[in-house]
Amino acid sequence: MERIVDHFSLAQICQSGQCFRMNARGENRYALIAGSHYLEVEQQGGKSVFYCEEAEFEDFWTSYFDLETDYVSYMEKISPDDAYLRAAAEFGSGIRILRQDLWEMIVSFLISQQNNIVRIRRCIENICAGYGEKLTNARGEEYHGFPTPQALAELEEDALMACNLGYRSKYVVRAAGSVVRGECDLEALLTLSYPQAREELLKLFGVGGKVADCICLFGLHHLEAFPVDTHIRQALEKHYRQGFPVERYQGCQGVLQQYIFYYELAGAGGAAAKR
DNA sequence: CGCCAGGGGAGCT
DNA sequence: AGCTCCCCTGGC
Repeated sequence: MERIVDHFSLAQICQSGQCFRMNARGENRYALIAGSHYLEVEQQGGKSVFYCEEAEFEDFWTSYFDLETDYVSYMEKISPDDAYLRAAAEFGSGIRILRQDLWEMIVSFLISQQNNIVRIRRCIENICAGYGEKLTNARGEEYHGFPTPQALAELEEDALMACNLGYRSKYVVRAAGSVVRGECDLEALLTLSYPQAREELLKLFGVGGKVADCICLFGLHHLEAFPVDTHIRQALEKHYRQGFPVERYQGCQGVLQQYIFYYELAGAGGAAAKR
């Protein structure tokens, strides 16, 4: 079963740093794991071809990739005078804010601090391979689900150093313990507003403002979260000396953050252009 | 070998 | 709010 999707680029989504369980499978083809789901997508020009069953597409991937949201309407909110933001949005027009699993996002962004995307991806693959459930895709190949809080909570705090997490190992193990003991209630977090959820997440050891915002944006789909990291900070200093017009973009700042982040990393004026 | 950066955070004042 | 110190790897 194949499904064609427009205005969508898995490569851009991957490089925008919101999703780490993805890798290339040949030219323009990518494999992605979400929860216990496995998907292959092929980029064909402006179109993406999804290889999955109809039911799985309707019941899972449509929501996961936020396919029913019209991202053009976000782009149209951008000020005509803001050439930088328009260029960034145009450059990253295949990006969507995924609806990823909350626990996966907590762990992923604990690992992300003082880390780069390539190594974050490797770290996550390591813990999945070591502690995630073994699964089999349609090709008969083995892959791994994401480790449960229970599986990680029983480890020694430095056990994940073997997975290349470094000092972040204890953050992940302690967070898993908080979830298992019920101090961090994942189900309850899903029902909270952005400010409430952010406040709760900040209670986790190793979670600061930036990581909490990433979790809110990618794990709870709070589009008003606007994570500010070193790249975003530099972009804001360069292009928004009077401050980013948050009031104009109320409710969709997170989408714009992704356009800016991807543009800075992969686009003109970004790291790729500086090399 | 040292230095530094990679999507920070905790613990101070 | 700002400052200092801390943590681990990989690249140069």
